[in-house]
Amino acid sequence: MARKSASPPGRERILDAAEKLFAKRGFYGVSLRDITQAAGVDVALVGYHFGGKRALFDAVFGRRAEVLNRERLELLNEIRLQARPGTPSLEAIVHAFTYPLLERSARGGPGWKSYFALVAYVNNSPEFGPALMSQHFDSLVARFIAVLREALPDVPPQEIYWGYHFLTGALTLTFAETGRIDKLSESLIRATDLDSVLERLAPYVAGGFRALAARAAAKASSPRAARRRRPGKTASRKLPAPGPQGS
Amino acid sequence: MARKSASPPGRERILDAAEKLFAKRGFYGVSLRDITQAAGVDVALVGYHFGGKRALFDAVFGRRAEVLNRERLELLNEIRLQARPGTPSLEAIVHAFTYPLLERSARGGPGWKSYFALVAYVNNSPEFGPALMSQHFDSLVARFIAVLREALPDVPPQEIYWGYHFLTGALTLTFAETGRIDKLSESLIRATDLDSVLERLAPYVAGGFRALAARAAAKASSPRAARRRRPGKTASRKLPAPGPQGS
DNA sequence: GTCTATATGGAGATAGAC
DNA sequence: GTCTATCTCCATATAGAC
Repeated sequence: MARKSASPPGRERILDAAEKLFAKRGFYGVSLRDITQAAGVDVALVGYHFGGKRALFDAVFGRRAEVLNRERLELLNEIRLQARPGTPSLEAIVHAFTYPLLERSARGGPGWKSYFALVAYVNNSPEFGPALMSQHFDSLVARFIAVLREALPDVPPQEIYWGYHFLTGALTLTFAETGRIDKLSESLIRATDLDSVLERLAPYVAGGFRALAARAAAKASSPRAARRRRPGKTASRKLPAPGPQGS
Repeated sequence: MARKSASPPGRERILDAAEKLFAKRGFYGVSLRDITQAAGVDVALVGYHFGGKRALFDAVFGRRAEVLNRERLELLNEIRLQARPGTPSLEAIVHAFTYPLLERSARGGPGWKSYFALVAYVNNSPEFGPALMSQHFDSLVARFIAVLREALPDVPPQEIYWGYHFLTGALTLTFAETGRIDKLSESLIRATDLDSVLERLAPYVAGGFRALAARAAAKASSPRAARRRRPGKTASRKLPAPGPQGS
C-alpha cells in the first residue's frame, strides 16, 4: 500500500496545484506557468504527463470523481437495505446523495475543498458542464433518480428531473463558497458552514419534491383550471417596456 | 424616445458582443480582440469607452441589473398590496422574485439570454461573485428576505437565509442552460424550457422553506434529541479511507 | 469617436540534452 | 522524468493621427 512516502512525484504535484488554481479562477484564468510554478516543477512537464492544458483540466476533474461515486453508491445501497421492504425516505435519499460531498468538502482537506469549488465552476459552465459532468457523474445520478422514482411512484418523471436540477444547483453554489451569503446575512450564516447545509439541504429538497408531487397530482385531477391556479394574478403579467434591447 | 434608429453606436455594440462572449466563456476565456471583432469595431475603442477589460466586464454586468431590480420591486409591492391585510404566500413571493428574470430569459431576446448565463457564471465565481452580486442585487434581495420573514414570523432568520441561498443556486444553474439535464433525462425535459421552471420553482422553494420551518420548530421544542433525529443512521457515518490526499 | 501602429509582456507547445 | 531553450502567437494597453 505504501509507496515511497516522500513528497509526491511531479505528476501529482501538478494535479494538486492545478486543482487549486482552476478552482479559483477557472480554466482560462490560469496559465500553465502559474500551475507549474506553484507545483515547483517545470512547465514542460505538463506536456509530458498530460499532453496539454485541456487534458490536464480533465485529469484534475476526473481524479476524485470515482472515489466519490463509489462512496455515494455504497451509501445509497445501504439505505435501500435499511428501508426494506419499503423505500427510503426522500430525506434519506438526498442525504445519501449529498453527504459524501459535503463531508469531504468540510473535512477532507484543502484539496477536496478546491475540487468541489471546481465542480461548481464546471456545473455552471456552458462550455465544460455538459461534457464533464455527464461523463463523470451521470451514471451515478441516474441510479439516484431511479430510487427517487421508486419513492415517488405516482409522480411523473419530469418532476423528478426538475427536482434534481434544482438540487444540483443549490448544492454546487454551496460548493463555490463565494461568501456572498455571509455579507447578505450580516454574518448570521456563513458559506463555509457546511454542517448547517448538511442539516438543511435534505429536508429542503424533500419538501420541494413533495410540493412538485402535489402540484402534478392537482394538475392531473383538474387539468382545465390548472393554468390559472398557481401563483395568482401575477402569473401571466405582461412586462413593461424592454430596457437594453435584446439583440 | 427614438434616437438615430440606425445601428447602435460603438459603445453599445461592444457591450452586446462582450455580453455574449463573456457569458459563453467567462472573463478570461475571451479577449478584447474577440469582442471587438464580433462587434465590428477597433480594439482601441474599449480603452476609450470603458478604460479596460475589467471595467468593460463590470459595465456589462451592471447594464441590465437596474432594469430588473425595478421590475422585481414593483412586483413585490404589488403582491403585498394584494395580500393585505395579510402577507403574500411563499409561492407568490418566490414567484415575484423569479418571474421577471425567467420571463426575460425566455422571451427577452438573445441579449437577455446571454446576460442571465453571465449571472450564472458570476454567482458561482469565488473571484467575481461576492463583489458583483452584492453590489447589484443585494439591496433588492434584502427586501425580499424581509417579506419572507414577515410571511414566516416564527422561523429563525438563519433558516430564511439558507432557503434563499438554495433558491439562488437553483435559479442560476437554470440560467446557465448547460443542457446537462436534457441528456440526463433523455430529453424528457429541456434546460431551455423556462416556462416549466417558472411553474415549478416557486412551489419547490416554498416547500423547501416550509420544511426548514418545520425542522426549526421541531428542534426548538426538543433540542436534546434534535441531533439524532433527522436522517437516521447515516447522519454521522464515518467515511472510508481518503482517496487522493487532501493536501 | 474611431482607427493605425506599436510597445511590452505572457501564452501554450515542443525539440532535445541530461 | 525532468529541465533548458526557443518557436510562434496572442494578450492588454496606449500614443497619436484623422
